[in-house]
Amino acid sequence: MTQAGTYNAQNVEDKWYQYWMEHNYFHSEIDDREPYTIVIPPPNVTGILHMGHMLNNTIQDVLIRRARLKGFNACWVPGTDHASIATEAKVVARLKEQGIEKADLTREQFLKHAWDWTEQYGGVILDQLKKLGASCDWERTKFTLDPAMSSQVIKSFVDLYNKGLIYRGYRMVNWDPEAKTTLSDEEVNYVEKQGDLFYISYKIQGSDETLTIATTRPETIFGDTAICINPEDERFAHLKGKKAIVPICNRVIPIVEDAYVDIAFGTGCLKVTPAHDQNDKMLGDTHKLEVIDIFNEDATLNSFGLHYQGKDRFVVRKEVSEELKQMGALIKTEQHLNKVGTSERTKAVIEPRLSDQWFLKMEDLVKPAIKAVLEEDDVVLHPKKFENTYRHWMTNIRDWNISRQLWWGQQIPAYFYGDGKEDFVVAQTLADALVLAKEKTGNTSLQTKDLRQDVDALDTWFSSWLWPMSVFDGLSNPENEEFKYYYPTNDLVTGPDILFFWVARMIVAGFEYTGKKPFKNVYLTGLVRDKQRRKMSKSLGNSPDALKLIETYSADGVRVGLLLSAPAGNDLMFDEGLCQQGKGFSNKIWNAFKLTKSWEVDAIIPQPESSKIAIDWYQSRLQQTLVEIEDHFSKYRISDALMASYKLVWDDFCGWLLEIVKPAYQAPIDKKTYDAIISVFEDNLRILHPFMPFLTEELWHTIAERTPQEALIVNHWPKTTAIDSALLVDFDFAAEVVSGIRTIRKEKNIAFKDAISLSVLDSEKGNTQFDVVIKKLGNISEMMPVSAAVDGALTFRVKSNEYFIPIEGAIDVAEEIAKLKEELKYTQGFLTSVQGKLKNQKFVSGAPPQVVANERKKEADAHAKIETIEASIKSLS
RNA sequence: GGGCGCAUAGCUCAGUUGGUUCAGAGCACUUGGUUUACACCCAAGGGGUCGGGGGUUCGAAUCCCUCUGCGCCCA
Repeated sequence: MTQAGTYNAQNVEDKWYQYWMEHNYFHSEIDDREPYTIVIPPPNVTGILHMGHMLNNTIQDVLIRRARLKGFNACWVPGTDHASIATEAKVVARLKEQGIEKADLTREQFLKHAWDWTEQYGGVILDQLKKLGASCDWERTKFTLDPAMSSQVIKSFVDLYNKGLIYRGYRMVNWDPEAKTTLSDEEVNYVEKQGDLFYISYKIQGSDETLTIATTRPETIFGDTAICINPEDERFAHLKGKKAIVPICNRVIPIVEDAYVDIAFGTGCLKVTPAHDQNDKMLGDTHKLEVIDIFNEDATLNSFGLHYQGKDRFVVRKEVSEELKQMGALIKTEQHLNKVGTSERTKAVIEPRLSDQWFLKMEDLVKPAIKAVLEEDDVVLHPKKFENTYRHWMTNIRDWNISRQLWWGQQIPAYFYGDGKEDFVVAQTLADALVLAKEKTGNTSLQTKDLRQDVDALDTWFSSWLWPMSVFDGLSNPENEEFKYYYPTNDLVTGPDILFFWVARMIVAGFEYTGKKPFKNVYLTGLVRDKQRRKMSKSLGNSPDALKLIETYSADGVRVGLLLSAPAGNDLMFDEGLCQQGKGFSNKIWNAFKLTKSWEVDAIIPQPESSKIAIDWYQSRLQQTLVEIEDHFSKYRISDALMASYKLVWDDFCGWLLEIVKPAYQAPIDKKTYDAIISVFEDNLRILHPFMPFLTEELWHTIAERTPQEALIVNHWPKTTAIDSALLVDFDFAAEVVSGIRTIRKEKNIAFKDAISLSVLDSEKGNTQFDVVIKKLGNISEMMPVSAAVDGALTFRVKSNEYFIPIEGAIDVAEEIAKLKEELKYTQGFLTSVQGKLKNQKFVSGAPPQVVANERKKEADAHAKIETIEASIKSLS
């Protein structure tokens, strides 16, 4: 239901988005203007819009729209990524519902299903962004698996391989047994879990003696290849050089010594399973231990698990501990809290696993990226505090495992021609590979069918780290005009949770391939949390439906709501009330417009003095706010920029200016004032447009008939003019007087419609040009200067000026005196503290002259005020 | 366990190199208001020993130390 006086956003928003699209304002082509470019952090192609996206993309849209208004050639490139693990997991799950196992499909068949899925759900999120008002250049939409994008990924793999930066290594990796793939360290979450610490005794070979180890993973005893003790540990000195026997499998293993063992933890004896623990692997390497892998890829035990073969690791943990107990080898168990690595995607417990993987050497690659951010400010992180985090990661960088045991993604362009570890070549295409393979082997009879491409795919980040370049075809064709024009991009807006995954790597790739940064500024937003500070998540169900919010509060309202609560780099405690506030703001502006439209304009009547001075003041106020806004934007303090605009329009424009120029009921307004109001209203809309694009465009076209070229979206930012700061100061003084009058009216229950007279004891001798404004807003019948206190009147003071409002009937003298005495006491106290400072020789000589002068001014002002108050008290007594 | 960061009004946060405007903003709260743009409004108001303690200084929310409580990253 639309009520009079309420702004109805729904139709308006759809209408203008369509209008913008029709006139192609979002599209950017090379021209002679300076470019301003943003590439979107590509969301998961099958994802849906959540609060994080809304915040993120609202900020990007604000930046892009402002750049457009400021005359830049603004280009915002949208797109999605293929999110290999998440998407493949979804596809596998759907196939399972249909009774199809991934293992029963060929790669091609599986990929067909994945593409079907992508086509069905893909891009939904981009349509949702349109609802939010995102002014992306949709003609440039990219997907990380587009052929042109993929070929750049493959090209860079080949290139880095040829530079000797990519290598194949047998390493311990984080294995997700559910997804059956490797995860990077960053994709592993450590969660605290209550587990057991098992104390197990091992026999010493050739004696009746035993030793006891403590372990959280008894099922891994099948992979034990040593017992390790600390060489300093007196308790076990006699065991040096002896051998132990692993229970159940009865393997004889050496007892080795290493300072790594913590004497205080458990029993001081450590069982070593090099195939299944990172630290044990290290011990294994040092002591040249045998490596026994006891797991299948789904974390069931293999034949080394003997009678447990084929059973899951957690089942085996239970059963082995039971068997050990039966045979008397389990001494005891203790409760033990430890951190367990789990998969970010599948939540499965990570199994450390040794396997062949592809790695990218990072040590040299990161050097320019470290320099650019930490030494040269070539790339600037906002807020700055993230530099420490960045430094820590970049200086402790490890090689990047870029292979994933998945099909959904770019297949690794390594082609094997034999069974040896080094029997492969790396090439862009199969044909190229054949040539290389012939060269490498000297076997000219090799054919393409003799080559087997590596079955694994590349990490999704290995696509998206090229994003700012690849969207402009910068790797395939580095000399193309668009790449040269739009790259490096200007700003990147993303969450701090992917500072390493993505941002840092893009900087690395940028320098490696272009010698230039990929973007100038990185604005890291906070994470969106609920009021209880919990992260928004599907499982908690605490994430509001984004589209529903837009429906309820309008896109403008949601944008404002999100931004109001999003100071740079701080997490955002989301509360629907904020959207309500945003919607309320839309309504306020809408009504301000309605008011101006309701006025009848009279070209003959002269402009009232109060209107003239108020408009002059507002123009200065607006200019002052522009400076503030500029400063906030330069520091990426978007919420502060919005708040400054909000206060300008709500308080200064609606609260003061409109009230001052408002004609009497049903009286016309003079043309001069009307035109000026419309003109400043237009400036308001220009300032607000980036935050509230729909409402502002609607009003812009309601104010006047505009051609498509004159649309607000492609209009210009307000022009800068001089600020009359004296006017601003004088106005503030007048506003205080008005406020004083209102207070008295409220305290004494004097209705506004009853005009009152005001006498002024003017000690300030300030400018009186705003007296007309005071008269109008205070409903003052006459304003009279007096040279002495007025008896029998209500009073208030602004600085050292005193104001008197005579009223009918008796005033409560005692109450007035009490009030004055209160004020006097405060002022005297203030004076004492100021004089205290001034009496202090060290202060007078030590502090800057400016500060001392200020204190002297405070002293003088206080003296003047005290005199005024004392005079009043005297006149009342 | 190591590193980084935070603690200011009921809530979310500003507070630039210690010194005008230093104790602020928005929301929330209290009180009053049908002055026809807006009750999604207007006006007035209350509210903080700037986490505790110590120090440097003429002067500390701001610098140093320490304690407490939180957050993030890494192992």
